[in-house]
Amino acid sequence: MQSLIDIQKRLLPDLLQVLHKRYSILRHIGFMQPVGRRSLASNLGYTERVLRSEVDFLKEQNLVSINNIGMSLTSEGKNLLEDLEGLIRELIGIDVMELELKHRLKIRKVIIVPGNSDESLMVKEDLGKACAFCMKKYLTGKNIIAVTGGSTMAAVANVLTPEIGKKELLFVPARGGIGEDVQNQANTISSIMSKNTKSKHRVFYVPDQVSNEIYQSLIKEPEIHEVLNLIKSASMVLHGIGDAITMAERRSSKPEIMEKLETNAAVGEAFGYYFNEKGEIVHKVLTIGLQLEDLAQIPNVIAVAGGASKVKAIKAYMKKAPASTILITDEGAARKLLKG
Amino acid sequence: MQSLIDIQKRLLPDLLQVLHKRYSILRHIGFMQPVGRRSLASNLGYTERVLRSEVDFLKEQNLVSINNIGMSLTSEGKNLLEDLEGLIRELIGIDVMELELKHRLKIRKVIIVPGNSDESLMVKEDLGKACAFCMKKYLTGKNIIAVTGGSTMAAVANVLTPEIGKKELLFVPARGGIGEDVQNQANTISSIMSKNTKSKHRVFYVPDQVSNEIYQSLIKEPEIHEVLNLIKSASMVLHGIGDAITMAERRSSKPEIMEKLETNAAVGEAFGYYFNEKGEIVHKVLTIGLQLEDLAQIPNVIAVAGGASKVKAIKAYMKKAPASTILITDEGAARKLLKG
DNA sequence: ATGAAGTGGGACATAATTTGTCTATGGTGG
DNA sequence: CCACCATAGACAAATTATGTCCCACTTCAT
Repeated sequence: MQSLIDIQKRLLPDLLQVLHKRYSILRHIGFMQPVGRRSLASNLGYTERVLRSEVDFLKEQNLVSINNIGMSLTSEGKNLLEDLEGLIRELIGIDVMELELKHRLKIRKVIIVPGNSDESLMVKEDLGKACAFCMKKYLTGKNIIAVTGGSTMAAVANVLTPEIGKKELLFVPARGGIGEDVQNQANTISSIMSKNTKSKHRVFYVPDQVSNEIYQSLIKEPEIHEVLNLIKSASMVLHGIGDAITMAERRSSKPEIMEKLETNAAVGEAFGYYFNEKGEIVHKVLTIGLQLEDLAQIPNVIAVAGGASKVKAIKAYMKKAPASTILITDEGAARKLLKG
Repeated sequence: MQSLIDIQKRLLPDLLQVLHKRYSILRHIGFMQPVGRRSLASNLGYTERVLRSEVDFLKEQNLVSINNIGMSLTSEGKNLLEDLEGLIRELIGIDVMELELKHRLKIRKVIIVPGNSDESLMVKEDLGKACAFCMKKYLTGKNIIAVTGGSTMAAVANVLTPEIGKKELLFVPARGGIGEDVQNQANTISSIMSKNTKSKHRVFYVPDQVSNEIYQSLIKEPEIHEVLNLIKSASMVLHGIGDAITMAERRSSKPEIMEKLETNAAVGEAFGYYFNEKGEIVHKVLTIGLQLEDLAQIPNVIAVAGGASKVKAIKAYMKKAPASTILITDEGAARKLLKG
């Protein structure tokens, strides 16, 4: 298979580019259909005319149909697209990258999705789908799933289906309210997840930063105590990884904290922990819930983070990540990770 | 693997055309090297400039080398060319055509060689090679091989190698001298074949058309009698198929015969038998040797004929051909055969 | 030796294609 | 009904491909 491509590449060096171009057009049409030429063009970053030539070609091939409401895939196009998915993965060499990254990061598994989620929303959705697929694979019997917040986790939540919920699931937020806007909060996300999988969830709302005193009294609240126990006994953790500064800003952290992060050169964030490039913890949001050291006890830890912009963060966090971690990322991030 | 090619056919038909073009250029260079741009261009039917662009590209890719004596394949180019053969076969869908033709013509096997021997001498040589390969496959132990004349059979003779002659072979002309110029006569060809395979052959020269009287006396000649017996006990027959009119002219047949062929709409010729489109025998050159009805007794009958121009002839003859026939033809003929 | 015939490479006007951009026209949904 | 988004058409500008010569050189047969 690879040899076949290699042979062709000698005689048609731009083969892969063209294939990829047409594939991505098909994919976008499939995703956005019915869609107009202009919006598709701007979405793909092609000029209108170029896209038009390609679309004309695809129409010629009976892969897309065009009517006055926009372009859609024909059923042929749909089938072809499905066949293409696997092919493109192989062509890009994703399998190879996955293995290589797994070894370099010294974690359990790496799953890479084609594309770059910085550039396309679709890819973020694909990250979510990959995560859902992965969850399904590792969930057995009863499960408690602890989740964190963030836009990536929100994307995961959106693509979960009742099929995954066939097993008995209970979603809980991994940690007390870690800032952020409501829709990306862990509480919200775990509730969406439970809704989409038709399973249960628990809310866990505690003030962002607590003094030791309050902490002690909170912990004695039976409700909170119970949820805390659930969290610590989770069989799966889903979490995102963020860029340190971006996260701090999103949480509207105080100036002194921002300064601390800057002087300590924090680059990555996960669970409210901030890391520098060496993977050292330079700051930690004080809150109740899952602590970094608890992770080692949890059988399945799935980290989802994509986009070339998150590379530094991913790299930093991965130095401390437990070996049981499964990283789900995208091609854009993976390539950059492998370069460094 | 098949899926890859199918997908490419759908998504990159234009590129595959280019692939094919470049392949044929490589192939021709390999065949004619060292060769100049002009002669290659006229050979391939491209204009000089077009060929030049392609050659520049191939040079860029380090597949051909250019010096003042002409263009040649580099060793890389040579390797690639070999790898390409199989790919191109699949791309053109030759395997499919072979099966389809086999069923339609109701014969034992069809082997198709890429290209059109009307247009390129190379393809005729390839026909020969395919025939040689096929012979090797079906020859076992001692063999008597009866061969006919014609330029196609001459091409076969030229590419036979001693390797095939490892088995014990004896070449004999299938029929008495059936006209034609000396170098394409059955006698000449069987002698070349024996030379190239380092094996034996028998000559068999008898006047073209004999009266019954002479026939009877000839048959009593021990020499001729012996050869006749050899022919009838042959384990393999190699023969060409020709266009009726062309063959008649080449044999400088008498006007009354030409007329007979025309009024009876003869289109094909094999072994000195002329057929109309329905496969009916409309004329027969009277000569000693293998008769059409003897063919059924011979285990391996290999018919070699290529070129779109021979399609009618092939189609006509195949209506009468024994079921044990193996047809070796080229893409040009095969496509046209499948159309009708 | 010499000339014919072959070679690659340079040059250039012209044809063909690709590309960017704008307009016309017509459904669709609020 | 109107604003909006859709496709298709059109067309000039830019780019690329193509056809055609010519030149200098080598080779090879005469």
